[in-house]
Amino acid sequence: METRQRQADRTRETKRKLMEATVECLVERGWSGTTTTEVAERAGVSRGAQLHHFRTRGELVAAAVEHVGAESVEVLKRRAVIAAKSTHAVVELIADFHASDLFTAALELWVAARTDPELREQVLELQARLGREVYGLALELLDVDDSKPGVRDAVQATLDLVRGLALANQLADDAKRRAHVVRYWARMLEEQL
Amino acid sequence: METRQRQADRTRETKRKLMEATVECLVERGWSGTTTTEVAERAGVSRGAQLHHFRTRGELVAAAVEHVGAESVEVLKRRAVIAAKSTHAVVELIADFHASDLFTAALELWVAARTDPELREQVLELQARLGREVYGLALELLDVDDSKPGVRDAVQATLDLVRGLALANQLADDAKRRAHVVRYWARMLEEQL
DNA sequence: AAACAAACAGTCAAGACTGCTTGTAAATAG
DNA sequence: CTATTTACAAGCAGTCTTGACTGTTTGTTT
Repeated sequence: METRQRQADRTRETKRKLMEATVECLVERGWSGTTTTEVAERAGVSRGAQLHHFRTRGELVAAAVEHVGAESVEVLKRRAVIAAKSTHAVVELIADFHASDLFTAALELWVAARTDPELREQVLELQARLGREVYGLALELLDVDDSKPGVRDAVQATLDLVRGLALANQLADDAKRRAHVVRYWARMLEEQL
Repeated sequence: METRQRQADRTRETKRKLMEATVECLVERGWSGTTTTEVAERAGVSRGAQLHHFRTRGELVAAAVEHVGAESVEVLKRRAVIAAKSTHAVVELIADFHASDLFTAALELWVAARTDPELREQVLELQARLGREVYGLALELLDVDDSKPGVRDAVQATLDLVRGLALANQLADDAKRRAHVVRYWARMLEEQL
């Protein structure tokens, strides 16, 4: 049982390295720059080993998508624990989260998935799951109730807003403007909820 | 003098066909699917002719960026003329505009530009110009004044929001939810301005 | 009309990327 | 302890893409 574990661990570790290298590559080089060769090199894994674990590029990326998703949720939850409880702090937390590398990787996937049928399914499913999770977390953090009319729209609009802000932050550093809009939005939201 | 014009027209027409094919290809196949060969075929232009007008892929895409930009502004202005004047109608107009193919093409460029230094410059400049234009148009349509405090933030938040909504609309049809959020925000905005 | 320039067509070589195949060492089963 | 399976390494073949090169047609100037 001990020995069997060793091989399983080795597999898991190799896969993890490959998936993380994929995400890293996505952030640094973008979708088309994320080649199997490049990923293998970054992961410190031979092409053969890579192909052994992920037979196609699609399979590798799909796995990386899952990886991103799981990691995203975990990171957000971890940050939420230590967040201050003012509306502004919560909105800021969510906005900053969407301005991270994780969002950048997700955006690359998102855009690539639009024209790649294989990916599309994967990403749609992931998005639905992740979206629900973030929505629920936002409700919790803002300490509001879904059932009250208007709350749903307000929270959804907030999430759409931060995504828009994150988009604007991709090419140039937009932190200052973002902070401004976040402050404005938090005020609006506070008197709404 | 007439004949000279004819050749100039031919050049302009060929270039236009190539640029429009590029945008079309961007929407249908995405960034990495937009190859020079594919574009030439779609435009009904030979590889030689294409290469004559745009020496590199980068040059072609840069030109297409300009094309998208100019067309975007024009389309938005044209639509604005016939728009109803309620806050809701204006927000809807801007939101719908961002849900169009033009935005999709721009998004592909936007994301690709993040990891492509050559493109990055082009797109940054375009974005600045286009952003200002849309901002000004929004002010005009909403019939509000920039100088009044709060207005600037409100309009910027609106634009960020519609970009976020547009993003969500890329993979799946999100029109229904979008309409809902738009209505909500229009109400909020109205009492703000 | 002759010389020159521009627009365009078609082909080709170099490089890159993906996935397949062959070879080796380690791990697990019997 | 042997047989078999699994993890991994390395190289290779096919395809795709880009940009260069050569030749032809069309337009312009003098």
